[in-house]
Amino acid sequence: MASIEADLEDLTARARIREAALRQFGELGFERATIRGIAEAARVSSGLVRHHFGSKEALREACDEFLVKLLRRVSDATFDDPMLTRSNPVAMSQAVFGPYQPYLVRALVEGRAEPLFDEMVRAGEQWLAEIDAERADPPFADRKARATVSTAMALAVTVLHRHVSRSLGVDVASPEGAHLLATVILDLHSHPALSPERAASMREALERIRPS
Amino acid sequence: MASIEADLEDLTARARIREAALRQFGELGFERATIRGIAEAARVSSGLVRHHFGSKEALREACDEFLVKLLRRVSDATFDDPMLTRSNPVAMSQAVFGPYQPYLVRALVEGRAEPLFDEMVRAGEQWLAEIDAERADPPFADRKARATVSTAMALAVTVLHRHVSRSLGVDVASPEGAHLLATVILDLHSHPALSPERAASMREALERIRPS
DNA sequence: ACGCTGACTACACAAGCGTGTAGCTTGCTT
DNA sequence: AAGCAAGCTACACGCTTGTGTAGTCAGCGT
Repeated sequence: MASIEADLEDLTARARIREAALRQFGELGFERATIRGIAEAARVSSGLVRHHFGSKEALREACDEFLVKLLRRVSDATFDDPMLTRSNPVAMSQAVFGPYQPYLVRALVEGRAEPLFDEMVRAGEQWLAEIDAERADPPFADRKARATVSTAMALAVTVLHRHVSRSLGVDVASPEGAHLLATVILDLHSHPALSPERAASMREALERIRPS
Repeated sequence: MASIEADLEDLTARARIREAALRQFGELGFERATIRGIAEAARVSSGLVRHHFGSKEALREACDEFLVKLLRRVSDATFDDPMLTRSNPVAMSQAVFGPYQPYLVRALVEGRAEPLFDEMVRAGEQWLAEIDAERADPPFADRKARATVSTAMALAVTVLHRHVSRSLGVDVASPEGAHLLATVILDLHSHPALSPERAASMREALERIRPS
């Protein structure tokens, strides 16, 4: 996977602006980032930003679109290569998100980047299909609903990385943090928090107060 | 639990400003919200906002502080009353967050509201302690680390509520959505995604590439 | 050689922002 | 009765912002 951040120098001005915007939007947020600041980071005039992208909002849309395309390509590539996903999924997802992680986190929290989330749900459905095959009792909710919640949970650590890193005492972006995180997730995913009996009784209580 | 949003009318001006700020910061975000807008919503002059809170940033800090105190009180109250937590934890957490949910989500994502997150971790540790008692094999990560990640995952649906609601096809804030969500979470928490053998082999692979 | 198109810059503008200041009212203290 | 602190308002300042306009320059097809 070629480092995309490497030498911004030989990119076209348009690409440099987009990269700068991705970084500034990610670090500062959309409102605190300024066109002048982005232009400066890309070493162009502020007018050129407008010339290429029209407006600040359109620039963000171009960033979204670029990332969705990029991530679709990356996910297609990694889907064929199961070796990668085996080793350390946590570290891998960080590698995939790459330098755009702050931007993506903001986009996701604001409800944007729908294709990214939806694609993760789809991948989750396939993952669940395998598990369901060896499952005795029938699930109580359809597969897509379970994949949706699983996806949100999978993104939780990335979205709340500041709190998680602070509480863990180690940056989850560091190798040590990624390792610890993977260990924890492995443990959580292999040990149900609820026994079948407990779950049954709670489900019963839940049905008793069912709305609809 | 008395509805706090009910009649803003008879609150002091200072409290009205704080409530308005909480809502505007939550709906629009800190930067897009304006002192003038908050003042208008609180039906006071913009100068009074400054008079009471000093600056926009100080106003936010006052909001944070207020919420942390409020939630500590609420959590203490619900801790004694196990009946509530039994019924529908999802609906309950929404009730606890109350009208401040958008504000809290933003605060959490930005890494603020540390006391709130930390308290949830502590509650998670107690929860895990009970589970660990009836657990055969020893956990591979300490309890706090597992509680931290669990907390993040528990917050995931709230933080990413837009995507979750969209993907689920029903608003998670609605009674139907909360019911569906509770069902899904119950299912996920009572059915491990990884078999013990699978987990063991993955842990082995993980140790083989251990950093440090 | 001409001209045109697109990359690119410099500069100006209007609006909205947070903040500062001066002053008015109200109610309690002495 | 006087005074004074506190709640509250009106208004203006200066800055930054996104955007608009005019113009320069290089490359290229004809």
